[in-house]
Amino acid sequence: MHESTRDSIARLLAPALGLPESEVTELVELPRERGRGDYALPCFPLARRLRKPPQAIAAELAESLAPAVAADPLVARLEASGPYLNIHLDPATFARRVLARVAQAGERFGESERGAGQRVVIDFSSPNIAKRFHIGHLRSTVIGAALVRIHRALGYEVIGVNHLGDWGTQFGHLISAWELWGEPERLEGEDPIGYLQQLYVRHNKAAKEDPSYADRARAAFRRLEEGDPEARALWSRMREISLAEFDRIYRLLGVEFDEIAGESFYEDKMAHALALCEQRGIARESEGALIIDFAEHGVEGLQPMLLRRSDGATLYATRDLAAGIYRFETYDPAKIIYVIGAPQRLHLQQLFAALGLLGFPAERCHHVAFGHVLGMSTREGTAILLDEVLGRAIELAEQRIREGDVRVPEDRIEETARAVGVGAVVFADLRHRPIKDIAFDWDRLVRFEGETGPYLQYTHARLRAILDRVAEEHGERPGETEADPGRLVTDEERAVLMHLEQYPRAIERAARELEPSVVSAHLLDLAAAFSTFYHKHHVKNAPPELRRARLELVEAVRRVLAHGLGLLGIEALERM
RNA sequence: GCGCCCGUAGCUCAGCUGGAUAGAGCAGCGGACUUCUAAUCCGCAGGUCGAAGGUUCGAAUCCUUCCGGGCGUGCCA
Repeated sequence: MHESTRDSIARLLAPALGLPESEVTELVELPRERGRGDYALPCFPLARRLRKPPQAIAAELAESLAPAVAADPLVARLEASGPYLNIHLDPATFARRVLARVAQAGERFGESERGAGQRVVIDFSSPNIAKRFHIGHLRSTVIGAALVRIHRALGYEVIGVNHLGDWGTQFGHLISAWELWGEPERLEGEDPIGYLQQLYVRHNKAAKEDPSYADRARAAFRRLEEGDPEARALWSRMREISLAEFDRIYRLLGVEFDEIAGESFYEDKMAHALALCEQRGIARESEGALIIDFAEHGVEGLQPMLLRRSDGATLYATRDLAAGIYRFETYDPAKIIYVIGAPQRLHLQQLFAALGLLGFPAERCHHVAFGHVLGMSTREGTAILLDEVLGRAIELAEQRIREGDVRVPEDRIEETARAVGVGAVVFADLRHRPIKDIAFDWDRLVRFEGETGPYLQYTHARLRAILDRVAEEHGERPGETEADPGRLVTDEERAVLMHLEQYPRAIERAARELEPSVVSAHLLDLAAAFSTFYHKHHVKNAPPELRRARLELVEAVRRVLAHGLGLLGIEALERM
């Protein structure tokens, strides 16, 4: 097993510093600027501990370690540059080690077992029944799905949960609306969800003008909660219709769940939750409703959480609390991750605080908050449907494929266009940190140039093309020749190798920070480094020894790109 | 009012637990396809990192205040 470059460097430096290797590993960094070395050790943090100026530490290290360096195959030379110790690697040894590690890991380079034995529950997507899937839902869906895959890659046992919005007063509105205006035949028509949504909007609007509609809605929801057969049947029907529609979109996005446990799933678990609150004495009556007043229990700065309305009906918060308790009791997870919009931050803080008061390890709960998509509202009917966006992207992708040299066989154009269109939309979301609000922008979502999903897919297709051409002309395939990666010593090759080596760290950081964008950014850097290499150097026409070495490099990049795209939920294409 | 989030190039964003001269993409300008896919690459231009203080050997990064924008704030989800 080859250790990482960082560990090798730490092993070399640690004795001279009198520090444990693990600590030194954390101090070693990548210099911002090339030409200053491959790695660097800033000596500032050591200055106080060693009671010497950082410049002196750097200089002394460079000198005292000279004999060790001379014997070290990987580190070629140390150079003190002011307060920094710059570490220059032997390019050939470095290249051999990196490619050996990738080859050894096979298709799974970047994965590890560091999460083995730990469970993670990820609550994501969670659309509302009877409402169409709009681009606002895309965020939770793709971020959550990526976090599921990233954690699995690190060995965690992940339970991806779709916490469907299939319960609550909104169904009171729907049931009441159906009873007043429902036209059964329209549920068989083209767009049944759209129709249900219209009914909801109409009833909601009516309720704003005339309180009697609001009363009807509340009463209808009460009936639903009490198990009224007609209300139940109607609810069940709406739920099925919606799920069928959502499934279509999930298939297109390649998203799967381990558990579809919507809010209704916790219907019979709310009593347990409320009983637990009572038992612990954290809930009390207030103005006829049941609340948790956090201030009374030593939690400052949080508004009270409402658990039961004065009319006895339960609330979203009640179901979320029941869900949280259920998850802790059922799974004993190391993390529970909620991928939910930033506007719900307060609600989740209340939820986490309540779980903490109940004695659960609330610090394991994390809210991955994303900004909302500006200028959209289901109620106002200004929402842009995910279907429209994906449809448009796929259409444009097909146009683009058919332009110029068509490299995709006719019978694969459709699925390629789908992969490119979806890749563009998915990556547009995953390439940024999610917290910022985003203004909806057609242009940006369906772009194929620059830092986009299709750019990564295109790079992958080019890598594949190189492998194919070399196989055709020379009969050589990666892993099947006597190749010496030690020949990969140009700046461009070294840059690619550096990015390859960093890939496992990117996955770890993405999991630690709950940021799929770390993986996205890394893939963009790798693809850019490779593209630069690609334009400057040749693989197929290089001298045989070099060609075989480069073939291994190409395959390594291809694997990492394919693997990373897989984590993000984007298909790696053979041709485009 | 109070709380939370955001503010980096014309636009969209990176910048890891503070570390060397703040980086990409898009848009603009100029180049590179008889050679492995030009959905690419190379170059130029573009920034008082919202403002002011503070901590530090060192601040886009940490603290305080202010400004601007967004969201939330007891019977919606």
